[in-house]
Formats: sequence, C-alpha cells, structure tokens
Amino acid sequence: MLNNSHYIDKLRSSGLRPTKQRIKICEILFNTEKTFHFTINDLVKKISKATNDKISLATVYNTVHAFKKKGYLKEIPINSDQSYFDTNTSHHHHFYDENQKDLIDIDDADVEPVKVNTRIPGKKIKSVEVLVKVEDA
Amino acid sequence: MLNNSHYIDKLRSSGLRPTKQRIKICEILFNTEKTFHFTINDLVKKISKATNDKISLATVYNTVHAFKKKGYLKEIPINSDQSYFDTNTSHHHHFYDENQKDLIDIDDADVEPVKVNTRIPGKKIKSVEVLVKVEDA
DNA sequence: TCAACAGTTTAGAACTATTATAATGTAGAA
DNA sequence: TTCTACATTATAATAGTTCTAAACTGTTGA
Repeated sequence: MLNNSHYIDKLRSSGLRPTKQRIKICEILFNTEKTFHFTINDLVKKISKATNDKISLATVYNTVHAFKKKGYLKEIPINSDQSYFDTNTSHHHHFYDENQKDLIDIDDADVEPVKVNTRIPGKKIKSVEVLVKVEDA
Repeated sequence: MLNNSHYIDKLRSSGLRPTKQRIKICEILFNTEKTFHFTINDLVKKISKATNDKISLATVYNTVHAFKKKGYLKEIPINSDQSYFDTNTSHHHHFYDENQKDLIDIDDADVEPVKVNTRIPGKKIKSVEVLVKVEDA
C-alpha cells in the first residue's frame, strides 16, 4: 500500500477534509495504474472487500460527487439505470457494448478531434463526448 | 388536424394495434414539421393539454418504448435523472445545456464526420453519438 | 492544549423515474 | 357475434439517488 500522505495532500489542497472515509476511497480508486469504469454499486462492493470499517452509502455518494466536482472522476453519459464513473479523467471516448453492457475506453489517439462548426450564443463548450455503440457483428 | 389514417396504417404495418391512445400520442409526437426532444414527463403534460381523455402513465411508457423499438423514436444518451427521447431519428448530434437542462440538435452538417480508428474484434458499430455539453459562458 | 465551529458522516426516510402486476377493456379475426 | 390475444389501467413494487437531522471529527485560533 502506498503512502496516504499523497491523498491527504490532494484532498486538503482541493478543500476537502482528509477524512478516513475519503482516504479509503482514494486508495480504492486511485491506487492502481489502471483506470476503470464503475457504478456506485461497484464501488460499495469494492469498499466492503477492502475494509472492515463500513462506509455508509450516503458517504459513498457524497464522496463520488465531491471527487467528480473536483475533477478526479468523470461521469460517462450513457442511458442506463445507473450512473457510470471513470477514474480516467483525461480526454477520451468510449465504446459501449450493447450486448455485454460493457464500457471500453477508446484511446484518444484513435479518434480524430471532433469538429463542431456551430455554437450556442452565450454558452461555452464544457466537453465533447463521443459514445460509439457496438453490437455483435 | 391531419387525417389519422396515416398513423393507423403506420401502426398497423409495424404490428402495433392502432388504439386511440397510440394514435393520440402519434398526433402529439409526429403532427408537426419540427422534431423535438422530450422526457416522459414532458409527454404526459402535452397529452393532458391536448386531450380530456387521460392516458395512464403506464401506457405512455409502453407506447414510447414500443415506438423506440420500431425506430420511430431515438433515446438520447445523457446522464440525467430522466430519459430523453428524440422524434428526429435521422443521424445527428446534440448540445446539452447543463444550466437549462435543455437538449439542442446539432445539424449534422455542422459536425465533421467522427473518425474512430480502432475497432472491437467481433463487434460492429451501431452508432456514433456526440454530446457537446455547454454551460453559461 | 482545547474549545468552538464548520465540515463530514451516518442511518434511515423520502423521493423520483421506471417497471411489474393483475384485472379490465378492446381490436381484429373467424 | 364471439373469441382471443393484445392493450390499457391503477396501483404496487423496485431501484437508484438525494434529503434530513443528529452525531462526529478535522481544523483553527485563543
């Protein structure tokens, strides 16, 4: 296990108090090279595997929302009965396999920049997200 | 009001019985040049304005799902607490105004074709959807 | 150090969109 | 007309998420 001081600094520097719940969730989400996609339910399961101290569901929601707001997580736009989050906050897009109900990252180098030649007056672009739905060939 | 026989034929030819509820919903959704985006809740409100005969919520859900399955409606992938549907089933993309919670069509001519230079083995691409999130400038 | 306060966690209730149920109604075929 | 399968309906059930209010804790500053 890595030193948690990194997470403590990260949390503190973004104005979030480094509580033990938040540090634990940081460990689970960010203590790995690999990024991944998850639902709240997935995360709750990971937490209960990783620790004996239970974290309340409300805290999991609060924390995920706080992390999203701070830019440590991205929410993936997809119609589903649950929200999907992504620990990969760099710019990239997704395949969604409609048969397996599975999300797969698309390396950003594999998608030509999307050019949108129109604007909404008084609005600025926040993000451009591409979802490629695939199905069994 | 246009002649409903068109909708009756359309429904019948796709294997859906032309009930008065379905015909009414067809009138509301398709009796206009303009295409539009709506949630189930929006549609329920439109129905209650347009008719005195109330249509039950379950029927609205059933009908929208049936129409989507038949390709008369598209569901728009977006994270929201509600599902959004689109009467424009041709290929096009969307802006989503995060302040007004409003969807806006992007004319397909205003988006350069999205090139995805990678594939999932054994899968074929079903759709490529671009969602441009905007916020107040 | 420690009191005070603001931010955080918590269990559980509440809320919202959606789906399921099962009884009643209706379109279309024979 | 009568039958049957499909549709509609009110309502209950479900599931994900948010709210509430009380208890707890990290941080500040005296």
